[in-house]
Amino acid sequence: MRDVTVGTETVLGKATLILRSFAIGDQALPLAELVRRTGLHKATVYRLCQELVALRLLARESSGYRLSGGLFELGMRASAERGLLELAIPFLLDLYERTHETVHLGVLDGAEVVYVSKINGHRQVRSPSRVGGRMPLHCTAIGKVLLAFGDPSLRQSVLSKPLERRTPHTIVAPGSLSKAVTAIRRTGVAFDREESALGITCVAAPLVGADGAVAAISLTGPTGRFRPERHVAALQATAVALSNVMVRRGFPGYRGG
Amino acid sequence: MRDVTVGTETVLGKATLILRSFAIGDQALPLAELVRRTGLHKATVYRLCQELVALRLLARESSGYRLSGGLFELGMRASAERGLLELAIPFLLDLYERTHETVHLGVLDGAEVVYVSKINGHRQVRSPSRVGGRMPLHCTAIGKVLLAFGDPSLRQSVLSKPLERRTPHTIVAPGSLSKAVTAIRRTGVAFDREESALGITCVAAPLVGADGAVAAISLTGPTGRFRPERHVAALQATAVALSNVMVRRGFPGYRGG
DNA sequence: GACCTACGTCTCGGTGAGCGAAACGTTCGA
DNA sequence: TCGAACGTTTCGCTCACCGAGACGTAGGTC
Repeated sequence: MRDVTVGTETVLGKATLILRSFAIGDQALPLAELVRRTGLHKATVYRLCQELVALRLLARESSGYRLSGGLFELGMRASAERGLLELAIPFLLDLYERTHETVHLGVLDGAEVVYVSKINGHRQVRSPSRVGGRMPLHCTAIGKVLLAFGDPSLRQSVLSKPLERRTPHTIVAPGSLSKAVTAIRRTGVAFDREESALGITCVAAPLVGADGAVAAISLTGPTGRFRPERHVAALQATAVALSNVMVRRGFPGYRGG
Repeated sequence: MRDVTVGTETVLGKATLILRSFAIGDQALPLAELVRRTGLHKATVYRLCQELVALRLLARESSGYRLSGGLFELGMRASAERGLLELAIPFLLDLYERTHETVHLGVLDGAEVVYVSKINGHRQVRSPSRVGGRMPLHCTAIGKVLLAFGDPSLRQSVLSKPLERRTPHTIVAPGSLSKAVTAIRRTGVAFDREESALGITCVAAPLVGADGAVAAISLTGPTGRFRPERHVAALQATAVALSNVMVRRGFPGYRGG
């Protein structure tokens, strides 16, 4: 399902390839499926899976293998994400209580958004975002904020490649996007009006740590009911308060990778 | 800092050993520290770290290595934890809004609690729990619930070993714990009155999935102000509602490992 | 300045862990 | 009854991995 270009010739490379071949919604995958996705030899995948199970990185199920709790534990020790998350949670809760809309916290990694937290109530908004998941920069509110307040070289590299059209509303003209980004830099707020998924509207504001823009928070709702303009004040207030704490604590700043 | 007994003779074993040698609060660890913690040869750790960086499982910092965002992404795909988490979040939020106290969601893994979620406001409760972290069963509210509603063999094995004393209030007499567990089974609620950490009080209730008790939720607060008895009703109501949803969705059930 | 220690990096020859072709038993559905 | 797909196991070859050791540097002590 994914092709990794680095080091498939080493054991470690093969093992990570297997682990990463699990998509975000997957439950248990049978051996043959892993063979298909990774392109590795059947015996190799079999042997490695055995070992990964012994190491508690995979778990055996009747229908195949799944990523195990050991990986969850390990992942939650990644310091950059965890530090930001622990700092942010009380603020995200504030925002949720004031609005009762879905709250996201996202960071930049490479040229994509990675969602670090998602807080939502019972009202189901069928948004494609998931914690630990990725989305493009140009069609999400958080992404556009990161684009606007991030490194200029990033802006250039994103604008130089063709932009993927996700919905009829996705901004794919580099000129329009560039203009939008400039406006976002001025206003400090970005919108996503069904640009990443139909029926979904978002607003986002930047979080500025001790060393520049590092992350963003957003509110998400269904296009009909959800009025993003109404929540701009609360969103920005939260973003500013959280940014202050980040700076005060000398937050090291989120660095992708 | 930790000794893993499996497969240190394979590359994969060594790599996981390195990754797991990061404790939960660690930022960046220098090479020498990793050598010390793992007991591996300097050149080996060096080589493996190089490769782990290339695979985006570690990140290079001026002061050493840290667990990278790639691990966070991977960890969030662990299906059992993620499935439970996504289902539970709206309910945990309800509970937080009603009480404004710290909410935990924990599951059983081996003979310990693993925290899957922690929701807290600005009021800092200096509790030792962290998402992805572990605590013993016998001295935490969630742990005692899991003990009470979990497999009888687990109960026996925990009671047969000497119980670690964490505070003067920790129940270390097997007889007393056994009695407490019986009471918990009857009442459906467990308390932790400064048994795991001084100044910390908790209440917990079980989550029962399609195939038996699989998890527990709890409320935590500072001993002085926090009155656990006042929140029992809200806690249990939330637990029941969430359990119902778990059963209705045929929640596969959390299985450790 | 001279000495020492600790650290990160790199080299190199020996060897055993890992490789993949192939065979095997089983369970499906055709 | 046949065939296809799957999980499992064997086996001999070979190359990726190992660890002793050397090297340059930084920092601390006398």
